[in-house]
Amino acid sequence: MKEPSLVNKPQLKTEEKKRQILLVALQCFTEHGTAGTTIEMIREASGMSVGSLYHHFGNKDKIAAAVFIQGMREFAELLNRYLSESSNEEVLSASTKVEQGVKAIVYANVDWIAENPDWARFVFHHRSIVSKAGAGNKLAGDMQVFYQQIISWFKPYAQQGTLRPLSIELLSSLITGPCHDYARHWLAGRYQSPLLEQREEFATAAWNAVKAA
Amino acid sequence: MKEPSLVNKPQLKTEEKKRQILLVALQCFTEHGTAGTTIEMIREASGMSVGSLYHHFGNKDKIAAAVFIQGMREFAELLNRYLSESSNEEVLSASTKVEQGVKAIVYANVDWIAENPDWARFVFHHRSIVSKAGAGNKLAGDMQVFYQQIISWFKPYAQQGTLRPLSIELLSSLITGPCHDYARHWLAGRYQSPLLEQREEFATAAWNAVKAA
DNA sequence: GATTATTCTAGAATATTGTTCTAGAAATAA
DNA sequence: TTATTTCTAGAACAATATTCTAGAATAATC
Repeated sequence: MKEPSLVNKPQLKTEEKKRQILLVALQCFTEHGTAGTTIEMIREASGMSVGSLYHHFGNKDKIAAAVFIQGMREFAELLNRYLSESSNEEVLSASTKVEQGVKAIVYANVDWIAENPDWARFVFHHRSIVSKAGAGNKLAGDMQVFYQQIISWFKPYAQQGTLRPLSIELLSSLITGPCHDYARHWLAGRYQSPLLEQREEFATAAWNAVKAA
Repeated sequence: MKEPSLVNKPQLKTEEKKRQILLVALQCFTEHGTAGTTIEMIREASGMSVGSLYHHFGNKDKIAAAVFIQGMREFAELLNRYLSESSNEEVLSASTKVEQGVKAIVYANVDWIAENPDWARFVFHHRSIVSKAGAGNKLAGDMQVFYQQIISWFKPYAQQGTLRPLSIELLSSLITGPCHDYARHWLAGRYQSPLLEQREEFATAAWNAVKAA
């Protein structure tokens, strides 16, 4: 086997094709459930051959893991955007800044879920498939970076007493917990009204839950 | 086929055996994941035959669905106990009563999850398997009753202004969201410290989130 | 208590689905 | 061009889920 060329130029066509396959796979998973979709379904819907699918992904679990990772990446991108926008305005007080940061997290979640229900549903239900598929390390790395960004965003504020002195884990659950819980029901079709209706409610609830008294 | 006798006397031995099978199945699911456990594993671990398993449950999905339902039943029992205990003391003001009710819900959740992590993990991740398995109707009925109980517990207080005027869905997510979110991470082994450490934190957070200002 | 109907158990037979393998086509690098 | 690697294809194979048939155990009926 030859060393990969230093100028890392992956076959773009191929990468694009893989992205397409992941989209198709997501559709299948959404429609038939993860256990319910067969390789044959993905093969047919994507127009690929079994050999190609296994060449690119390894096995069924790894297809699912790749779908998960792709979904997380897209969400992480949006979240980062929202977070950096929220801290753009220089004139604000520290307290107002954290408030906007906390709310940005909620907004990013609500907006992304409302815009990408299929991705969201999948991501909610398959966090564990990644470790099962063995792709854990790669993701762990990515997510580590991702979480680290958020943590470092908050750290200064937490230290200066604008936030209640709670562990980052607890803060995280207080901020996103209600909105995720509601979203799970909404995604399962149990609620009728649009998710976005509750955007502000979740944002203010999050802020009230974590702001210093 | 003969009509089932009016004196509904199911074979108790059989029911007990089925319960045992569900326990064994839960262990398998916990250890190897739902997709990863085979009928053969359940057969071997339970000492039954394939034929018996299919006779009692129908197929693999329905085994999983039965495990889910069993888990929910046990939790519902605990929740009811906590809720009725919380409203026992006659001397309290309406406001204190709701507060205790809200907190009872959180306590029931935290305690049950901490005591039954395997059941909890399974229940969290398999709400959808029930509808896929077609056992939806039976459960839907049970759960409907279950939710109705909680709703009727709260209704009077919601009306008299002790709680913020929010939809029952929103109230529910504000109360249990943070604790469920945290528990998911905890159950996945991502957090070290005992879940029970956060019991009060989640209870007061829940109450603060829903109490009238 | 004998007979009849029903439910339960067992495991072989079958069907479905996941995964591997081999050979060749397409793309890329030398 | 030639060599090397990556990709595609689908048949072969393996693992697993499900069905089926026959008989054992249990319960109902007389």
